[in-house]
Amino acid sequence: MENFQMIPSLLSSEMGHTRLFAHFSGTDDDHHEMKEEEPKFDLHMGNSNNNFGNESGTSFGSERNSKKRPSTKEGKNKVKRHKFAFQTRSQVDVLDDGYRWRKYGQKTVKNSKFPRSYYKCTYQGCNVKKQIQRLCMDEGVVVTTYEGMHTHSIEKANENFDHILKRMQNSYTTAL
DNA sequence: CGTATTTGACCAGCGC
DNA sequence: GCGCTGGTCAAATACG
Repeated sequence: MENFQMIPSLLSSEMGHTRLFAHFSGTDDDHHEMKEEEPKFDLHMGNSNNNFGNESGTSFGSERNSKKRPSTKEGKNKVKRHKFAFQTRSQVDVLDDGYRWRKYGQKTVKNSKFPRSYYKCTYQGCNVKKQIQRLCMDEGVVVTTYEGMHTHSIEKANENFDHILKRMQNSYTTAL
């Protein structure tokens, strides 16, 4: 688990169907370990015209840096990454945000009956990662966690996500 | 045939 | 220090 700290300021950012609930900002030194429960707001406005499935409640979640694997040999730089998580009510696990993702792993997590999937952006030089997991208590909700910023632009724009992504970028820049 | 996914192994961090 | 848990790698496989 990580520490989730939600920033209320983002709670009001809503775009037509999707909403950001909270944004986690963490620094890498991780001093804040206030991890409560993740913001599980569900507001599903029950639309059905989203690109993703049909729902749309999204909530924002966390950000934190993770000390990466020093690899086997160069272990010195603890990369502080920004994580941005949000929950979405959707039937589909992988939301099409306009980027191309390559799945590189899947793990079962202890608290969830559903596995978590790990994706990486396939654009060369772009190390953005994201992980997707479904809430065990509410299998209609998927939690998507983005890590890092894209170094390129979106290939195929997604109306809904474009807004979310912008929000994320703003948070990143303001956080830095 | 090239690229994406699957899946177990591997590794690092943390708690006990 | 050991074992559990989560994150990544990589080989094999699936898919177009």
